[in-house]
Amino acid sequence: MTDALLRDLNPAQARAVTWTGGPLLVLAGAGTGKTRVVTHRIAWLLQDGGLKPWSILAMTFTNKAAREMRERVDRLLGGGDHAVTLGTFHSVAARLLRGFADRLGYEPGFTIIDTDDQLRLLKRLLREERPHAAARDLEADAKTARRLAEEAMREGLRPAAKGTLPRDRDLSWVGPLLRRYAQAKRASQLMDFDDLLMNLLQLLREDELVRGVLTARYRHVLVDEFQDTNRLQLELVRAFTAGGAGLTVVGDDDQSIYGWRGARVENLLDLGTVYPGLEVVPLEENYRSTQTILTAAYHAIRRNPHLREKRLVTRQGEGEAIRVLACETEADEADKVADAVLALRRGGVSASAIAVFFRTNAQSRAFEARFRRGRIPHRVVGGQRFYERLEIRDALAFARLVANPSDRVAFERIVNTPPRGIGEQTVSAILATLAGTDPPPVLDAARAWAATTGGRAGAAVARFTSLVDGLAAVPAGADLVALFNAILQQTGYLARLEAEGTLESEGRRENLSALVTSVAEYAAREPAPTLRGYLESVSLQTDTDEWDEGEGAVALMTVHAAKGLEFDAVFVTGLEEGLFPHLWSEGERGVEEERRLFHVAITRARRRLWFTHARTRARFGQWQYATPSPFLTDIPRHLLSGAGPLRRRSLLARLGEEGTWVDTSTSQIPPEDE
DNA sequence: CTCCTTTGTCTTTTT
DNA sequence: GACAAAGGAG
Repeated sequence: MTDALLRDLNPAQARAVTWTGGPLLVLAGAGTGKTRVVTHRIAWLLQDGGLKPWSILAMTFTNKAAREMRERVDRLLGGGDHAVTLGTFHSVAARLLRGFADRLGYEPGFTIIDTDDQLRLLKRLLREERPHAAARDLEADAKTARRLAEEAMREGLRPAAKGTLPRDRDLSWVGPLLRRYAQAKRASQLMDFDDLLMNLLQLLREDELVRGVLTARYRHVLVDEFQDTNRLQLELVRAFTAGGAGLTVVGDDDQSIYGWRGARVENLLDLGTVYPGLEVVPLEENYRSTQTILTAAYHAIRRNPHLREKRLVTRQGEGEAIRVLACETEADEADKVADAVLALRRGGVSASAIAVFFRTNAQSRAFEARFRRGRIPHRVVGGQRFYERLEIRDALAFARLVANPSDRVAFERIVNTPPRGIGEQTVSAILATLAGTDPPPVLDAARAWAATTGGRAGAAVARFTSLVDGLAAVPAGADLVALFNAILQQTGYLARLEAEGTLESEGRRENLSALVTSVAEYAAREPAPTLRGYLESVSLQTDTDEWDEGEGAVALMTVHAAKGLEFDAVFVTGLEEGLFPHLWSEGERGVEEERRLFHVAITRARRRLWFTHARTRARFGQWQYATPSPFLTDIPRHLLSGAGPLRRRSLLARLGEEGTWVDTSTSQIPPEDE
């Protein structure tokens, strides 16, 4: 058995897979087979370690990574579902919290809200206090409160507790607001992303029963991409392993790119202090890229401080030089990339083996337009997410209200969508009845308000509540597709779009039909499909989840979204000062993270790599001169080819002036097209 | 209450 | 060049 598991592993990998002596950290550089190590280790723990599948807990950052891991474990062990708890931090937390919701004063059917819903709720609470304030001010204050709450939570602190907020007299309003926010969430059966982790941590720390059950159950905990964990996630891992469970952690400090979200590389680098006797196994043989690509990747982050320098080696050979494309404008950049893509495809490279990366989502536009014109099959991964579109959120809000009649955020969103004569005054009056402790579900409150108020507004609200009641009667047969069709029909949403008859409304209708398809897919995929389950899968979707390699399309995505993926041919675009590295990433720590981001981009490539930059770029509606990125000068020139006169001028002029960046001068240039 | 026009504001990366 | 809020007319 063991032999079969170890057959395809190099000595370092095998050592990691079979380690028995306590907590283990696998320092896995890009492309060194870290997923293989994690999956083989799970299989090994089950076969040779004597562990039961249900006693293993494995956490990742994306559903895609989790799914891939599950598939590979299944393949290694044969047979279907192995009952290993495997998922993202958030999905694992949600699953466990559903079981223990009552311990927190929640019901198992609570709804997960995203940052947009958070903001809406905060704004409404502020509006109750300051009915006449400008919407802009409320928005700004809501964002401040959300930011402070996030910052506290990711450090593992309750934001409304004393001492967790800055002691600034101008911010004294934040504490009370966040306390009301927490109350409103509980009354509405809502949890935001941070609540999922925070509430689970609270149970593990303070609830004897839950701690007993969970620490007895989970005997080994595995965490992927550990360099991206924040303090709260580290504390969760500690809580899970406090009862003596084993720990395997995989990560790469050079791929830490989520510092802005509270990720702490120190969690990885200082893990030995938290877990004395920690065994560290570095993986340095790369199975993905050519030596040229790896050398470039090494130089991309060479200027960053390192605890331990690692140089990845490969047996793939030197490979081709990296091509640099100097472009005039964004449109020219898209042209040149499209031409290169077409040449690759003529050479037999499949579209799905090609990816175009950019630093900011806004850059995808030019590529999309050009690829569409050139009939190059492509797919934008991430960006404006499907489930974040207006019409999708509206439809989902109806479903949310059916699943959870306490969900006041969903209620507010659709009570007057499409318009049915329920204005701001009426909504405020209904929500005002929710004040106080232990308020009724918002839908009941609306029903009661309509009954006592009567009149035109009362009748409109009564029509709305019976509409939702009618919808709630649909899922009795558990037919989710029927429910969503009913939502689109009975709410008049679809009819309104049909009446509009514009190009835009046509697009929205297509999106809604895609939503129904996604419901059908969910229902077909899940053994026991539920409305609640569908809503949860939607709210915990991650960016790359939609990316499917079999699709036959060139991938367009941000570098952040590209983490964990690999492609034969990669274009890293927009390598200009102020864009990549991004302007906002000031300060040495910020630039270091940008370098790691560049490093991540480079190491996604298996065989061929392009760097592109434009001489002028429209930003903010204005045309600006752009200087090639200082990152380009960090790459040894002998690795690069295809330098045109432009690159020569711009790059050579900069050689030797390392560290001193030339100011980007702004000037008006007549737009060339569009 | 709704719809339309105008005006101001923004753009890093996201579970 | 994009989107939401403000303001005004029906």
